[in-house]
Amino acid sequence: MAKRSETAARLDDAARAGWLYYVAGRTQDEIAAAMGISRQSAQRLVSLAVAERLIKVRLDHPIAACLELASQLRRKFGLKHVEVVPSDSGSSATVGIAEAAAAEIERWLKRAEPIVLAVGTGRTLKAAVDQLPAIECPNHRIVSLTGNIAPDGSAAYYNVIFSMADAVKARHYPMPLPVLVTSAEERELLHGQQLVRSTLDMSAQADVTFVGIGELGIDGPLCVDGFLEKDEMMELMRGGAVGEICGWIFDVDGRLLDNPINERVASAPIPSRDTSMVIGLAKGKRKFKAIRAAIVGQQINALITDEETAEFLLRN
Amino acid sequence: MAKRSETAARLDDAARAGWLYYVAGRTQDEIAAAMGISRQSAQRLVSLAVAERLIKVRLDHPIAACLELASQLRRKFGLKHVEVVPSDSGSSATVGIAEAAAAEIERWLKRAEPIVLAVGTGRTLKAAVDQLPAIECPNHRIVSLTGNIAPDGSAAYYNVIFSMADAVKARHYPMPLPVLVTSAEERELLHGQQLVRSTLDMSAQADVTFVGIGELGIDGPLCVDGFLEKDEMMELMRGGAVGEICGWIFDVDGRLLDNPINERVASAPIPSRDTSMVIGLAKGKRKFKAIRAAIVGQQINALITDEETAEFLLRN
DNA sequence: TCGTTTATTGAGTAATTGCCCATGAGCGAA
DNA sequence: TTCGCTCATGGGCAATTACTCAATAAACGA
Repeated sequence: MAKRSETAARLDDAARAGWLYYVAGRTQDEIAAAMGISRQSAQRLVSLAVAERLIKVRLDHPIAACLELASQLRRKFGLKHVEVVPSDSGSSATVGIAEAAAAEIERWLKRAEPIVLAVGTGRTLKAAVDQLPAIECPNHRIVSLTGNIAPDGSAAYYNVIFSMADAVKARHYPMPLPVLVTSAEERELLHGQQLVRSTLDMSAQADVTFVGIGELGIDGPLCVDGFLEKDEMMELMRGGAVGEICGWIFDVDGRLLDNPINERVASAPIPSRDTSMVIGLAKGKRKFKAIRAAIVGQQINALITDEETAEFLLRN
Repeated sequence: MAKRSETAARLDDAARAGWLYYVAGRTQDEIAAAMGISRQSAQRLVSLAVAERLIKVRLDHPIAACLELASQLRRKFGLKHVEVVPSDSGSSATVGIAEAAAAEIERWLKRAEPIVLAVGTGRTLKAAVDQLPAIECPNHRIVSLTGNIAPDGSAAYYNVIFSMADAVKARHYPMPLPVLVTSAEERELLHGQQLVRSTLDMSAQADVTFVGIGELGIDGPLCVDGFLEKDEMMELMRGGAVGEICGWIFDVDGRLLDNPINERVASAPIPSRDTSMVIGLAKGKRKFKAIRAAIVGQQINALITDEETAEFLLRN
């Protein structure tokens, strides 16, 4: 208990230091003097505030080039919504997209009328959810499309609904299932359970859905996270698979494949693109093919990506 | 026309640079390289983005609201220092303030150069002092503004300097006087004593002063602690009194009243607000008027309070 | 209780940033 | 064309910040 309150006190200090630094514009020296600590400690607190994501930065300006790309993408593929953020080749995979997606999630959650918001899985989505500020929206319901049990039986790390529950006060509905089950029959059985059934029904009514788009390959998330073995992956790719959303594997035209793996996917079906806004989050060269396939196959009807990817999609 | 689009293009670049700097976390050198400009130009763009408020920073922590309130109070009343702690309606009167005040006292006592720290009286101040850790600071002097003899002749409970002496190893100077004497003449006599004289002189040189702010009324500290009878209190309030600091009674404009009670107060005068940081500690609905009066009348020039009180002060 | 380990601190130092100023390009007026 | 003005530019430097490392303190386990 003492431990927790100490940590909390430290975060309090970090918040204070971060506020003084970023909002009040003081130097770390001044903060140190004001808080009665050394300059180094002040620096540490400021950087802690950033690391703990207490400090949220957002850019409030439509960059013309990005807007233009977004508009072209929307037209070319008939998408409902497109957001393009500046590319930054050097930085990690999720920078930019995560912030933009968090802002979009926030916009939905701030609506007055009750909505059902569905989330998939993936690193990008996790990063986006980590950017969310604390929001109270008891009217909304948040439902996970994918199971929260990893191959080794633990709770899956990238099951984002739990991270979301930390920040957002709303009713959350996780999916108490593994991501992949052993057979189509087992899936039927599990999906028949009352609790699972009602969660599946709710996900089908989602007003908006946020999903990551995964590429295939031995470096792709399905392999890295241990859902598939290398040889299974190779087999899939020989069968024409190029990407996945919530584990649902599709080919270069975005059609869900009729193969043994997809029969074992226990995730909810992606909500209808006619009634739900299904927003895909993805960027990067390795995902180009998967993103393109998801769009043309209408697995998604909205997209948040970066300039580089947007340009690729427009060229191809 | 060209002018407008040039400006827009510049803002666009600023937005891009600001994005790369704040969101992607790149250095200005890297931004310069990526955008094909000099580092100085990149710096200018980043600072333009800030100046044009394209970059919005926000702190996602409960402390943020408190800091914001503190900053507004400081500005509105020209205070030297304000600290606002989260309100917690459920808890007792001093929770939060006491911890914050203790931290502030500690900061002063940790200074290297010798200081004179003056303390008043009151439950809040007592609670704050009880929060102090053991500190050794032989260079500092701690002086009490108020007498340590209660109406019944015993040592007054809320004379905080003794509690302070338990925790803090420094030279302490209590005030060997009653809080109220029987007449102005007696006060003159007592204040003329060598020992009292030198303590009074020292208090006038205080670098920092911590005082509680008391409200009047038959439930207020002056009555509860037996310094004043109910009818004296009623008389005072009819005369416009709304609050007191160290027994010094002031009206709604924070002016010390010219009445028989104030003539009998044996406390040291509140140290000069020009040369001393005089920090008032108080919160709560019952004290609103007294706190406000103390601030506008410049009886204090710094404040530690809670959110609820801060909001009241900003509204009124 | 003692040794071991881990976390925290401040000093030192390298990296980064903010600011001033000289330079020169662009542009309008004489 | 030339002068004078404005303003963006980049060099240089001082201020500020980030990082490394060794010392110290605290926590932990035997």
